[in-house]
Parts: sequence; structure tokens; C-alpha cells
Amino acid sequence: MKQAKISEAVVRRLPIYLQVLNEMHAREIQTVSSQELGVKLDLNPAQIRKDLAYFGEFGRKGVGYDVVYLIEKIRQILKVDQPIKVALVGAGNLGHALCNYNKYSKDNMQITAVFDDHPSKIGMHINNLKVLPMSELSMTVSVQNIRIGIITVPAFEAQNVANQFVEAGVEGILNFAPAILRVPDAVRIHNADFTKELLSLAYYLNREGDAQYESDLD
Amino acid sequence: MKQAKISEAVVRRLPIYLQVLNEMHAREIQTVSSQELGVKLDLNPAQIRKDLAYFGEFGRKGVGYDVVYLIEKIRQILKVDQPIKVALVGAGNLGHALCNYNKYSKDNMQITAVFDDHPSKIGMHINNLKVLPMSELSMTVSVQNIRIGIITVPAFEAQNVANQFVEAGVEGILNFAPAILRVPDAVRIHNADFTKELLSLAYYLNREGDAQYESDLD
DNA sequence: TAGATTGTTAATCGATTAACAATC
DNA sequence: TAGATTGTTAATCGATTAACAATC
Repeated sequence: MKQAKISEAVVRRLPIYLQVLNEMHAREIQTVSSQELGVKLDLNPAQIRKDLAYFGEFGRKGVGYDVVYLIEKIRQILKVDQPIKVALVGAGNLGHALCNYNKYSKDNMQITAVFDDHPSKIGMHINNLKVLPMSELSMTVSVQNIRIGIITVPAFEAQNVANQFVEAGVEGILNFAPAILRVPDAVRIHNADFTKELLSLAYYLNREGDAQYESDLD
Repeated sequence: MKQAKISEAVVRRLPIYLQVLNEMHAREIQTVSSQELGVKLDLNPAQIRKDLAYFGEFGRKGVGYDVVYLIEKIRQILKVDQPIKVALVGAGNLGHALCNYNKYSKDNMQITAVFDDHPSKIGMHINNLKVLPMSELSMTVSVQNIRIGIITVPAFEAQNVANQFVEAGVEGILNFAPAILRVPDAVRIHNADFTKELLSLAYYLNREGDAQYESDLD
């Protein structure tokens, strides 16, 4: 069922569905309805059915969705049914943290190379990966067939690293630096800059003793 | 100009505006038009003007926006014109990374307490913060008037930590664990789970030799 | 069969964009 | 004054939700 343009909002919900389904699978739940998923995720059941229906008919009327089957299907849609290799630049604390997460992940996305240009970092081991100098990035990316780059360097170095990733041929970049990166349209960028999450969170705090921009008009 | 319901999409763009404005300020640019911001951010200028106009009249017709003034205004809107204290639970690599970012931040959001319940972590120093046991969370939050909690523990401990934050009276939680947290409506949760970013990024990779869900129908 | 739940169309809602009068 | 750019209204576009026939 080849489909036209899937909206980004839909794509961003798929990993959330996957997460809940994985939890359910761990608890040996076999079948789930859009209703139940909706309650769990605070989403409209119609939306969930519609999201899934963009990609095929995965459910059974009167019954619901088979958890294992739906997991498999969503993994296919997200293309994580086969391993995807990832490189990371920036072997600081954040880089370490991501490599560790990695270890436990069952998502088929694996960090297989780590780079840093600080002499104190080069040669160091993170889990069982040796930190390589940036001069080896290009070759490693093509030899290992790495398709995604993660950037965990300071903001002022981020664009330079992005350029090298693009040059080396990655198809997507996950950027943790608080910088706006310019890359060709063919390369997809996702920003995971937590300072922005924190700032927008601050907006929703209740400024004490201050009416502020009211939201009681609906 | 008190306003009704501001959409989340608008709020999420404010920190991005702030980032670009800060960069411009650093480069001593004094004035900027919505046009210029639009080019820089790949956004429609009308959208930028509209976003800002929800909160007041910050620009000058025929001229544009004063960079310094607009920074000040957006900081007020986001409520980061005054310091906001933040506590973090989970003194692992990710926790460390966030504390470090913190050091350099000019955003008025400061991590002022770090907690962890692993004996190996308690008493340890991160920058100049001593890692405290969870038993001290509640008291610390109220004494220091901490309003935001950051969760950087493994998924299976996240809900428990969230409960303790809520109990202690925080108004917002930034959750890095790949878990869906249940909290009262009055507490705002933002999720910063990078595994979801990575999964949705995978969707946009070009599966080689595979037409897949086409997006050429528009 | 009766009850439940999907997949999908139509209705609604909300967000983005275009257009332009006001004005610096 | 002429040119530029805001703030805002109206038009468009897209996403969410409701409703329901199909069917397990």
C-alpha cells in the first residue's frame, strides 16, 4: 500500500507506539486496541488507527492489533528491522552517555565508531570502541557503511563536524549542540538540544503571583 | 496585551528565536527583520511576526526588531528573565553532561542540586555540587525553591523518581528516560528521550534499492 | 448472533501563509 | 517622500476527531 506524503507528526508518533508496544510485549500482552493505546498515550484512538493505516492494514476488526506483529511492522516502517550503523563525534560525558544507552538498546541502531580530536581523548576506550581522530572519519564512514552521525561537540564546532559528516556521506544527523546547522536538503537533521526543551518547559511554569498570559479563554 | 491560549508550536519556536538572536547579538547585529530571521531558520516571516505578536508589539514598522530588546522580551515570556532552579536525579554520564552544559549557560536556569541513590555516587562531586541521597530530595526542593526536575535515571526507575519530584512540589519535569511517565495535570512533562529522535531519523533514511513509502505524490 | 473494533470518509478544528493597511 | 517592514485579518492548508459501514 504505497502511500503519499506522511506527515512528520505521524512519523514522530511511531517510536512512541513502539515503546508502549515493547512494554506490553514484555508484560506478555498479546493484543491491544487503539482504545487502550489511546488511554496509555493520551491520544485519540482514531488518530492512532489513522496513523497506522497510512502504512497498511495491521489490525483485525472486532479484535485489535497483535502486539508482536505491530512491533514488527512499525520496525519495518522506521527501517530499524535491519541494523543501522551510527557514528558519534564528541567523546565527552554526553558522548559516553549515548554509547552506554546504545549497549542496552534493542533498536538495531548501533554506534560503531566514536571520534574526537582532542589529544586527551584519542585512543581512549568507550565500552569496546576506541576513540579515533577526525582524520579517520571519512574513511570509517564509508568502509563501515555508517548512515547516521551524532554530534555531541560544543556549539562552535558543530557546523564543522556536520560538514565532515555530510562530506563522508551520512544520510542523517542527530545534533545535540545548541547550534543551527546548515546541510544539503538530502541530509536529514534532527535536533536534540535539551536547552531548548528546558526553556520551553520554563514557559509552562506558574509564575507565582502573576496572572501572565492567561490560558483560560477556551 | 494578555492573550488567550498560545499553542505549543509557538512556544517551542521561542527558544529557537532566542538562540538565533543571541548569536546575532554576539556578532553585534543591532536590528533584524522577520524576513532575515525567516531565512536563517527556514520559517515563514509571517509566522515569526505572528508568533511574536501574540505577546506584544516588539517591532518597529519599516525597521524590524531591535535584537537586544527582543531577546529581553522573549526571555520574559519564557520566564527565564529571573533565575529558575533545577534539580537533577541520576548522576551518570548524562547527568554529568547536563551539569556541565549548565556551567556555561546564560539562560538563568541552574542545576543547584544533584541526587542519586547508588552508594558509589553519593558524596561525589560534580562541578561544585555534592551528590545527595534521594532521601534529601524533598527537603532540598522546598528549601531551595527548586521548580524543575530533570530525570536521567534508567527507564525502570523513572516513574518512581517522577513521583518523588511531584511529591516534593516541582512544577515541571524534563525526562530523559525512555519511559512514559504519569504525573498530575498540573505538572508539565517534557520528554527528551533521544532514542525516539534516532528512530524517527531512521525513517527518513533512503532505504537503498527500495522505493518504499513514496513521497512524490504532491 | 451480538459486541467489539478496525479502516476510512466526512466534519471540525487549528495552524500556516498571503495580503495589505498602518507607519517608521 | 519612497521604501521597508510591522501587526493583523482573511484565505488556505493540513491535521485531528467524529462517525459509521465493514467485519472479526
